[in-house]
Amino acid sequence: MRRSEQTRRRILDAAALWLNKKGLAETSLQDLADEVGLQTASLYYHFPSKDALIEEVLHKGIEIVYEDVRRALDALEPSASYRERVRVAIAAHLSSLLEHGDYTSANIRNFPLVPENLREKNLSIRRQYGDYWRQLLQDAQKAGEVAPNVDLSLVRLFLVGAMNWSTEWFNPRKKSIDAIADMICSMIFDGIGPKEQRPSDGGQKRVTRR
Amino acid sequence: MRRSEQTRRRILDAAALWLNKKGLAETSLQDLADEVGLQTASLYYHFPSKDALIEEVLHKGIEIVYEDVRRALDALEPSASYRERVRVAIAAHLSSLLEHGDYTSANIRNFPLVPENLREKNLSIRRQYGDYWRQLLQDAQKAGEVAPNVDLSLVRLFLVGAMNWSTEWFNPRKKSIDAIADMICSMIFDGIGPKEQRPSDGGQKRVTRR
DNA sequence: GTCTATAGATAGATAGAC
DNA sequence: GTCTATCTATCTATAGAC
Repeated sequence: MRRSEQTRRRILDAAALWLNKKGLAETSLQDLADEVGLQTASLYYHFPSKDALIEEVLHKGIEIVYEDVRRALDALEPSASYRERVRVAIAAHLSSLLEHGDYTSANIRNFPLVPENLREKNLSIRRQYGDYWRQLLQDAQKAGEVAPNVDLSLVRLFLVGAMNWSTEWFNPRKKSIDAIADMICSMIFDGIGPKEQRPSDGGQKRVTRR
Repeated sequence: MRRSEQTRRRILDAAALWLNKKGLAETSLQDLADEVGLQTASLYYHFPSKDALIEEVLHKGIEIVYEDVRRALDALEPSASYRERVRVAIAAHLSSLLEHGDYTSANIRNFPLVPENLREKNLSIRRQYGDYWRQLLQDAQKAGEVAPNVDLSLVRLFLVGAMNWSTEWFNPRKKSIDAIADMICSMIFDGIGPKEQRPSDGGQKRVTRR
């Protein structure tokens, strides 16, 4: 990687950091230049405008979470149940959002109120990622692992929304991401209502069979 | 209400509108003055600073949703099941967020990235509202309507987070808030997994008994 | 209560030297 | 590639007339 490329990357990293911490509103080019150790004018050698810089950060944000989730599912054995697939997808999405750098959370946290011109360029990859989840849930339903009367569209919006909101409350000292993913998966598939359980099933631990 | 009070209120309304639509970042006092039909300097007769104005909008945002939810639950018969209470609370929260003016959604959408000084003043009432949900779920569990091994803290964060994210996808032409609340409630209590159903229970429609 | 006028700070962006 | 210097626009806020 050439030096120029490295500097460019450091600027993007600084932008992701600041977007995630302070938000687009309170992130000036001055802040980014200070973070990288440059003058603001020097940023314009690497990017034509602030918008172009931010656009790239936002794009990488979804790209990264999409790739993380896809990679995690691709690594599963073909025999894996859909419930297990959903659990792994939840864990990968949460991990990408909460543990793997600032790009993903920078996107999720800023997108809702980002100006129109920046939002547009991001919509395409967002739709692709949404379709990926839609397909996963559809396959699960076809396989009989999701009840046939369930509205998958609402489940997807509800589930992804709840995960995206986790940036607001996640505390790594309280619960691990894997533990959270397990519990969310149980909640989504089994519900929180009282069970008329078979005595053989303790209910406490996640069940990976089937 | 005096004329001064009315103008003050119109400024707050304009601020809630703009915060919800454009976000704090892109809301200038010029925008608010234009919306109300004043000069920017005139706003300072009603508020000491922009921060003070925004703070008041943010406070009302949580105050309103809190009151809406509490009022809805208070209106239920004492014999109402906790499942029914949760369903009503979900519907009230969503309705307050998506239908009843801009204050609530202005808060939810801006709070995550709002500057520190504005965030602080909002935390107290937010905690109160969080405690209200915590109590509701605890009571439901004590009454046996939520399985004893369920982590209520995660359920609350997950559920409230998912609802708060609904501002990003809600479309009143596609589904009513009551319908969404019903489905969310079923999803949370019963899960989306396949049921070994008793033949007497169709499963499609919400069940209010118990 | 609302206005005009303006201060003072900071934003994104450009020009040109090195 | 990065710098210094600077332009123009816009922001919050204040002063003082009406």
